[in-house]
Amino acid sequence: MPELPEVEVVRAGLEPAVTIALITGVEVFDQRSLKRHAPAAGDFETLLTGDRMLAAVRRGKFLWFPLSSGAALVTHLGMSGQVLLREPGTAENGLLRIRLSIEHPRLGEYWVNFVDQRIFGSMAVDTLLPTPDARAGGYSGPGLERGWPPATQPAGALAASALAATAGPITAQEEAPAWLAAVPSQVAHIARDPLDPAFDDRAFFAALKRKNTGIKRAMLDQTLVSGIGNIYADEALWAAKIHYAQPTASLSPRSARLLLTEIRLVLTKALAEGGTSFDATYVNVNGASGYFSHSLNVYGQQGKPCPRCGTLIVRESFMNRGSHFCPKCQRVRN
DNA sequence: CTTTCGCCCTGAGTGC
DNA sequence: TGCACTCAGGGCGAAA
Repeated sequence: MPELPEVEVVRAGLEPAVTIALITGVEVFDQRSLKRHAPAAGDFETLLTGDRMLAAVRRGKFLWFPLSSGAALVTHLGMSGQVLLREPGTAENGLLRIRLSIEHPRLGEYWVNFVDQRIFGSMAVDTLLPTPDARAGGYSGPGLERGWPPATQPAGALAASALAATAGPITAQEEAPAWLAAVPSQVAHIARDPLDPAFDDRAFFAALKRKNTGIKRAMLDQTLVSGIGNIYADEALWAAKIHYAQPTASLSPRSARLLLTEIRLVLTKALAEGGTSFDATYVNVNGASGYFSHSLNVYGQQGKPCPRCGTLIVRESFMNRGSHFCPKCQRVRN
């Protein structure tokens, strides 16, 4: 279920601990979690062991960790994935699929545990390709040309102390690292997300005009715009008063602009709340914990009154998932 | 080419 | 109490 805000909470939590951390060991407990790792790239464990992670980067729901070898460790949480930072020796449950042992020059030794109940997520070592527009491939934390400032900073003693241990913002005099304007090959087809400063609003609107499909399908199409999942799609559509099946080509410029604004708003709000629910006690970088379920207006609210007009929220089956909407506020227009 | 469908996967929840 | 069944949905390959 993690969407952009939840994945960003994970990224931000991992960033201090993995930046400049040496991978001293790799254990794969379930090969199915390597389904996105191309065997031709080489043995997963061998490729990683002895390598150093340089940063934590995110585009949409994809996470990757550029390596000193020039490759990148790509991580997708799927539906139920978590990346947990643990003290070595900590017991984990049976859903542990992959473990990296890492050694940070300041913070010491840690385990990076990839836990995934349903195995929709994965890890893979992949090559980095330059971005066509030479802009940053994704968001990798605050700093010049590294992306946009996050809504909140992760709290927690480890995170706070680690910030001082990581490299500072890139200054204009410094040369950008090679991994900055690059993206893993398996993420190259994924569009930039709506919070990416390099996201092209006009190109997005133009694509909506060209498409022959419903607006929610388009919102969930990660090659068009990334980071949006079922929950925030429903929330943004409700906020913009648009029906999920409204044909994209029929959206007025005004509606399309409003929708993009509401998408950004709902993601930003979730990001802020996810940041505040950051669990600092054991630096649990937990994709599920960041959800702001108390703030949901329509998702999972079927049978309850619409917060805007009081009409009962309806849930319809759509694309093998649920679509939640207000039948009065959100009607298909022509 | 574009668009849609069906599969992957398993713990939690439900009904009998 | 136990068991069969349904549900959740991100991404991708196949089908239409």
